[in-house]
Amino acid sequence: MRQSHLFTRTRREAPKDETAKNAQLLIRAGFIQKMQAGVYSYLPLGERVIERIKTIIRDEMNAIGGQEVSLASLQEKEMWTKTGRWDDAVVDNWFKTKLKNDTELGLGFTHEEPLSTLLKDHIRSFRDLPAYIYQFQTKFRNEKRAKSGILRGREFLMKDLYSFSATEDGRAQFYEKVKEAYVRIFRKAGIGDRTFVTFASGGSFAQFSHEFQMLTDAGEDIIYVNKEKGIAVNQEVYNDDVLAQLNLKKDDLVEEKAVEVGNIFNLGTKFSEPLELMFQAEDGSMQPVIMGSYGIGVPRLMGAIVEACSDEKGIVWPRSVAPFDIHLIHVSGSDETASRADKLYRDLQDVGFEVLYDDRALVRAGEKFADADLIGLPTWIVVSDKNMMGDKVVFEVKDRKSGEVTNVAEDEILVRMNLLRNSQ
RNA sequence: CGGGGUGUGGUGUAACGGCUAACAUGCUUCACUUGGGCUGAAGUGACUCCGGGUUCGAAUCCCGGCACCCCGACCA
Repeated sequence: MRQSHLFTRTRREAPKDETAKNAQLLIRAGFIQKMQAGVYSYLPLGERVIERIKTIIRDEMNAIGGQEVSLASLQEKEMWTKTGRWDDAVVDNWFKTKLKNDTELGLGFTHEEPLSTLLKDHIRSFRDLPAYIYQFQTKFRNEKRAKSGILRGREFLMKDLYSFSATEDGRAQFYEKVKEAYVRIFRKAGIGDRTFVTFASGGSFAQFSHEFQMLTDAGEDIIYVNKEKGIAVNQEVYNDDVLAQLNLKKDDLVEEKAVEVGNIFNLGTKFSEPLELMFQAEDGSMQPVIMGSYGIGVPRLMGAIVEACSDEKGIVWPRSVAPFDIHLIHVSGSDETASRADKLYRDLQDVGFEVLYDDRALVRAGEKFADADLIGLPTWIVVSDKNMMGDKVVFEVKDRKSGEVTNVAEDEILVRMNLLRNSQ
């Protein structure tokens, strides 16, 4: 994309009503825009990051047998009454509204009820199970206090996966597969080294659930981490009994602040029973489906990545989620240089790179570099008169993270970029 | 939801109850410059969140509302 066509602008300063680092940087760089407290719109750069995160997640979900769907946001009261979750005393963060004829509706904050209800039309026998169904869908939660930029919003995109199994054993096996998939997702998203599988309270069907907690001061959870074993315990279940059970010693644990970027949960028959999602077993008996739920807040993950990956100049995107692969920066000068940059822009795209091309004619080099630092693409290629000496044409390749610069001859640039891509 | 704080051009800030609400940045135009947010000049842009009140006089004080931020509680 030509940067001259990008409608968003960068800012020197963040609006004063944003104190969270993730929102400050994302707003300054033009990725997102705040509409209200806890409500953000995604601009072209931000939407690209969201899409890249979705791709990482989608690949992993499909690899473990997930089937993607998209359920409605508007929710009928009836099925939620069956599970007891319509009541404001039970679930206090509903956004509720009404039809013109006064029929009550809610905006979905999760989708166990509608998906279970939907599946009643499709699940008859143990032969129809298991089913692993997921979606990327906007959730609405009337949080009493939205905070921390996009880490905790009132409207946000969530990947929610639900598993439907015939046996507890089958459910448990899938649970482990999701756990492994989540580890891969967070590793691919660039925060694997600081994200820990964390034991948390499990609800009515399990002693524990598992959270994926990324260490950051911006988080709102306290966890106790054993870095050697790569696991942690949430403060909510941190006690001597649990530590003994998990074979963990207090002395090996470090208290840390963290943000929950993913969560997996055993639901048992908590929803299938009241909603009567039943199947006929091999022995002819009717049994409730055994369920699990597995969530990742996509914007929260994006915000967490920014919290973890930035410096004083701006964002430093992991290659896997950056909105573009390469920031091609043309420092204005001769016409010849301009046409070299244009050609490189086309060539890079021809071999499959996503390129943000800073072709702005009236912007000085310093401002372009400052913007590029802020936007945070992992690799820059700088094209300028400085490096056009006769027939010896070189481009500067700069690594945003290390600041390291290497000069690459024109005829080697595509090879070099491919090497970079494949080393990922 | 309890507690605390803040609302001033697009953005960030300033202004004792008293001059035409100031400065920076942004944006427009001209000149100059062209590798780290140049330089100079001229412009543009604000019912000081909304509604009441006190006062000769309110951005400033008081009351009510709304919005936003922070701490706590909550997080199915």
